[in-house]
Amino acid sequence: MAISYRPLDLGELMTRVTLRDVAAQAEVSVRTVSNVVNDFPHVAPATRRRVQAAISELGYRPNIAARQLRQGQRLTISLVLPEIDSPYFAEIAAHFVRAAEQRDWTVHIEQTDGELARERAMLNGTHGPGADGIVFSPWSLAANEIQRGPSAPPVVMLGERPGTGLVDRVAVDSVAAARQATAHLLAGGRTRIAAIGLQPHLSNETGRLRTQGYREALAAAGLTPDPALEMPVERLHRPDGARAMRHLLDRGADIDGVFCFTDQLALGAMHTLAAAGRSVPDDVAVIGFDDIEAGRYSVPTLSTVAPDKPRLVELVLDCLADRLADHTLPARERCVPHRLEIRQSSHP
Amino acid sequence: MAISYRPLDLGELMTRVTLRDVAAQAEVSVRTVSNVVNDFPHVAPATRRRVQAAISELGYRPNIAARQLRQGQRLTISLVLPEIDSPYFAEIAAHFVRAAEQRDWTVHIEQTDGELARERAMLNGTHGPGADGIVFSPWSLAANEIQRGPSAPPVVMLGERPGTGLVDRVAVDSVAAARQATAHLLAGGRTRIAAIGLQPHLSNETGRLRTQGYREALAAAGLTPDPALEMPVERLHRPDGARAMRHLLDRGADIDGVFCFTDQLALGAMHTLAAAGRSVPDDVAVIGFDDIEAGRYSVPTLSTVAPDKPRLVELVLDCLADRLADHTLPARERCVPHRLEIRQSSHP
DNA sequence: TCCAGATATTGCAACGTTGCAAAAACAAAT
DNA sequence: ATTTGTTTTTGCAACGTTGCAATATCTGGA
Repeated sequence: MAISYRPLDLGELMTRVTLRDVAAQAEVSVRTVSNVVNDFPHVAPATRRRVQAAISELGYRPNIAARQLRQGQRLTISLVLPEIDSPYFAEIAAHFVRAAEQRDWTVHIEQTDGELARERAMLNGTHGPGADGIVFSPWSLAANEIQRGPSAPPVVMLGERPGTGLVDRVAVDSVAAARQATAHLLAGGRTRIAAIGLQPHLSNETGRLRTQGYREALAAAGLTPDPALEMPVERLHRPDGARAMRHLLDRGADIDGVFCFTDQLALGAMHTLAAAGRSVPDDVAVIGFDDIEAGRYSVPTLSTVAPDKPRLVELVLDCLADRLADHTLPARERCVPHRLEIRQSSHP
Repeated sequence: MAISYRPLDLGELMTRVTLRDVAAQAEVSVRTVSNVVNDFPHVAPATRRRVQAAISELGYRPNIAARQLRQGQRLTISLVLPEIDSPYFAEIAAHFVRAAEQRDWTVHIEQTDGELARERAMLNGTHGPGADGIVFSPWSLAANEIQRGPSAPPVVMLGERPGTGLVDRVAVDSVAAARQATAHLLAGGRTRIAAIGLQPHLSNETGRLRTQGYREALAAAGLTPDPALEMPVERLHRPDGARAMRHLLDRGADIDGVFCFTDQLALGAMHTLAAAGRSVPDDVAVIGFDDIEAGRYSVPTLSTVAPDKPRLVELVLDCLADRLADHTLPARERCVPHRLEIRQSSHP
């Protein structure tokens, strides 16, 4: 549903009152008004008062673009995420904003809701305010769609998107991490281990890579992966995890462990297990992925694969800084370290 | 700890390659390069190729400030939050970005970590990229500190900050909401009800108002508020709620209900209760505030006061739009509707 | 009164881009 | 060869601001 707003005519609204107008009103030069606005010391008190009065009366606000143009560009980075309110992305965004502030960069956050059209628009910087660099966490965008005009801003991809070789990329090693998580459940004596989180409808690689790691671990333990225990989901939120687990239980699947591809899925799955009277970890061991804060305070606390988020963000910003400094660099792929965080939900 | 980064000299980095440089390299006019960059249709294929080659070779990127200056300002709003990764703020930010996109406004997100100095800097727009408007969720800033220069951008305050009358403000009615939440626990037969979440060290009013509502409800039921059951906290996160509840239990407080000033505190408190073997809601009923998504999937699910977040964001943006259109408007205070969301944790 | 030395104010130019409208080059038709 | 119409390219000006350097005004001391 398109909502129409009272049109805010920027041409009239932002541009109308300029230093020139204020100067005319206060009967001083443009330069003097600028001096007042910028708290330049050598302005006579009476003049300053007169100018301030004119500013208030006319409602003058400095034009940011003009100021920036004059003073020299300030570096602006767009952080493009599927959704900010997903805890994992919220935590990434928090680290990102903090790290960017350290470097005196401005961050501008966009949300795509995972929609293909909006992701495509963001990638070329055609939509939005324009940025000097883009950090992009794609969802629907396929690898082969990445093609960019010659004057498009540099992009760093966040997350799994293998084999492109066209843009810089920073991600955890999902296959290895999934293998370790599954191996951990196996080490605890679990043998009927489900996997929740494949998204077959998306071109996103994450689900496929984690499934691969999961299968490798089973195979390494001499078990044959059972396709009936690999549960696809629509999105990666709690409701999807809850639903997937409900399907498993309704179907009478005989499981004693679950590897969920995100903590949110895991928390949803645990919710269903609790409602069904299954004990975690006694009846079913659960492990997730992302190490979101909620997992540290759930009942029981959630075991998880914990990527080093501050490091991830630093790698991304370094990557972008390098590329801004030298646009001829070849595309690089960098790997973020992770570790298993074993808590109650998978306690052996 | 101050980290020093390889200096990214913007003067050299962003400003150096301009249309003029590309034009010289490609042996065409500046205007033709601009035509290529903007996909203007009437450019001969050979010329276009030549210009694109020059762009790639020199690494040209358009100067955003200059473009904006020429084309007319695009409205930019700073959203200043204590922390983005707190679920409540993350959800607010998500609604905010979505609503701003609808209006074709650009959003900058800033994080203060609740630090007084940074809040003060943001308020006057002295730090940061400069914005046409600021939406501000203060934490440490006292009401009497709000004083602004004549050309500072308009501000809308988010959350409790009563009696200032200097800037626009949008908030829920905390006193009424707290009263209703407490009354709900009372209606379930609870009589020894604790309150967790007062922050006596902050000038933030929220805690005081919710405490007031809590006490009013007790008084209305003929009960005398017991100061020993009002637990102060440092921050509003899960660990703080967990700690406060542990203090209560260690002290042997005989409680059968808790009103937590945020859902995060409530989830922490429920964690402690579970660890202590107290059943929620049978032994202790719990109700929170904010309606974060985690509360809908906790075990047990969390009752809460649910502010209408989409409405909150719309009110804020409307407020800002009105003020941008007419700077002489008096400061307004607007109230966001809320409702009780009763789930398992307080089931009667 | 006049001159130095400070303080206060100003005009000009430029930041990099694009709208406008004119000019140049080209192709097709007479 | 000339006209007509179309495609391609260009020069000029302006967006609103501030750095620079110059000028105007004021203050107090000789």
